Formats: sequence, structure tokens, C-alpha cells
Amino acid sequence: MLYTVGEMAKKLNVAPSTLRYYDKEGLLPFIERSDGGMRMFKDEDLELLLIIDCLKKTGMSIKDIKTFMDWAQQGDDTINLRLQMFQEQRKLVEAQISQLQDTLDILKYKCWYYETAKAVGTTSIPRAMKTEDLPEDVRPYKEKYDKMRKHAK
Amino acid sequence: MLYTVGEMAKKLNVAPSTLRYYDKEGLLPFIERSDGGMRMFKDEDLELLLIIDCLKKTGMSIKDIKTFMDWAQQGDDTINLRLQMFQEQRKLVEAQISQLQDTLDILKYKCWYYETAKAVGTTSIPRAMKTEDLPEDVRPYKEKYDKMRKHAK
DNA sequence: ATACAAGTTAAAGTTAGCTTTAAGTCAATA
DNA sequence: TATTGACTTAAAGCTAACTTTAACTTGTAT
Repeated sequence: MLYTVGEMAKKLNVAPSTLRYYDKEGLLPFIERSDGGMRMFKDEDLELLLIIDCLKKTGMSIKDIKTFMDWAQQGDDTINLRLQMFQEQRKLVEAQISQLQDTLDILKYKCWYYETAKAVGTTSIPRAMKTEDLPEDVRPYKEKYDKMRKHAK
Repeated sequence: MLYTVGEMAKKLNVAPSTLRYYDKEGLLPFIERSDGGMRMFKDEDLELLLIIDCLKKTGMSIKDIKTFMDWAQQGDDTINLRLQMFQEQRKLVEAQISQLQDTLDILKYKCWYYETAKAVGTTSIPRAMKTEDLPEDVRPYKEKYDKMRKHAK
């Protein structure tokens, strides 16, 4: 089964111009062309397009994704390079998650802060509250918040 | 205690030009100026700058952060608006984390895939392996990967 | 055979979030 | 008081990742 750029774009939920852009940047060394010059995507190409999508979600640049696609094209000689790239990217994503979790805790504190402010009509009440007087469940968030401020001092 | 733009920038580990840019964009309605026109950051301003940093880490745009800073400047009348903004942002960050966790699982599968390929010298072995023949701990990652591919069909 | 939607390219445009530049001012130290 | 490093502004420049435009071609449906 073969697909045009528009059909494949629909499958991936991206604009056709995006796939053309990726191709221009060398991310799609595997696509073939019809006699008339039109891109012909194969079923198996979907696999690699999904890997591109996955790497993009990790924040990898187009340029680095191209490097990977070139390696994949070269075959088994580049297995170790590809392994290293995935291991590195995995570490990066783990760090991103950890960073977001910290941020989330600050947001949780701020939600409590404004909920309390809303209940009493002023931010001065939650602002003045000491860590030991906070509800048990928000205390760790407040501690993280304090840590962040202390760090910037 | 008062700080110049350079001193405050150092505390926050950003370039002075970044703070000037934020000021120009209206993110810092609280900073005062010396007679000579120089920005004078107060100790309490650090708090708000850290909030800007936090909101940035959630992916919030400069424009939306400005909206929040304006609300904060207006005082207690905007408590509910600010609460809603933090609640929404919290949901967004939770979704981001969940998305990254899915991506991480794919990466974990790929790490196993290339480790196995490395051991045997070819990707054809891990590629051909059926889900039920995988090590128990990678099976869920493979299942997620299959799901993703099925979804794009 | 013809119409026409969807494909092709190169090149220009867009957006966000800064950074750099240029020309000039402020303020702390010798 | 003179120097000097850090400040000020407006405006231009930068980068990534696309998107849009314009002029043209392909391939399918009638």
C-alpha cells in the first residue's frame, strides 16, 4: 500500500508541508518517488515517522533527528551509536520529568495559596502562614517553594 | 536592600538583557527606578521573578505571564482569576508529565531493542521478537509502542 | 480530452523569546 | 575630576521549526 504526502500527513495528524519540510531537511531518506516525482510513502515508513515524532516529543532538534535517521539508514554498523543516542535521550526525558514534577509541586502550593486566599478574601492570610500551620498535604509543596527562594538568595 | 538589573540577573541565573526584555513586555510592573532612570529591584521582587520562572517552566507564554503579573499587581480583587490560572496550569503540567512518561516508555523499549541488537550484531533479532517472548520488564513498553503504531494506522 | 484537486519546488514569511548593537548616561572608585 | 564598568533605549538580528506563496506539474475522475 502506498500513500501520498497528504494521506500520510493525515495519518500522523500533521500538515503535509511539515512532512515536505522534514524531507527537505533530510529526515526522510527512505521515501521513494513516483515516475512523476511524487513522494510515495510505504506502510513500513510509518514506523520511522513515528520514531521522528517520539524524538521530537523529547525535545530533540531536527538536526539531531536527521543524524539518527542517517544512522538507521546505514544499517547494523551504527547500532551502538543509535543505542547511545536513545540512552542519552532517555536520561534527558527523565530529567525533564523530574523538573516538571518540581514545578508541579510549586503549582500545587500556589493552588492551595489562592484557594485559601479566595476563602478569606485576601492573599495576606495564606502568605503569612508558617509552614507548620499548613495542612499536612501542602506542607511539602511549601517546603519546595521555600527551597527555591532560598536557592536564589 | 536594592539590586541593579545585573545583580538580580545573577541571582536568577539569567542574562540582564532577559530581565530588560521582560520589563519591556510588561512582566515587571513592580520594579522602581532610581532618579537616574536605573531599575531598582527590591528583595521582595525576587518572589515574583521566581514565579515568572516557574510559569515559564510550565510553557506559559510571555503574554499570559504578563496577564498574571497584572492581576497580581491589582490586588485581592483578582484572587479568583489567579486561582483559575494556576489550576489550569497545573492540569497542563500534569498532562505534560503524562505525555513525557509515555514517550519515556517508548525510549525504554528502544533502549532494550538496541541493547539486544548490539549483543547479537543485528536489529533483525529484536525486531522479529514477539511481545510474549520479551523479558517481562520490557513487555509493557513494547505494548505501548504497538499501541502507538496501531493508533496511526 | 479536460478539468481539477492535490502534488511539486524554491523562496519568502511567521512566531517566540531572546540577544546584540549602537549611541549615549549613570555612578562608584582612584 | 576623570575614568570606567554597568546601566539606559530603540532597533535590528538570530534561531528553530514550520507555514505560506507562487508558479508549475501530476494523476484521477468524468
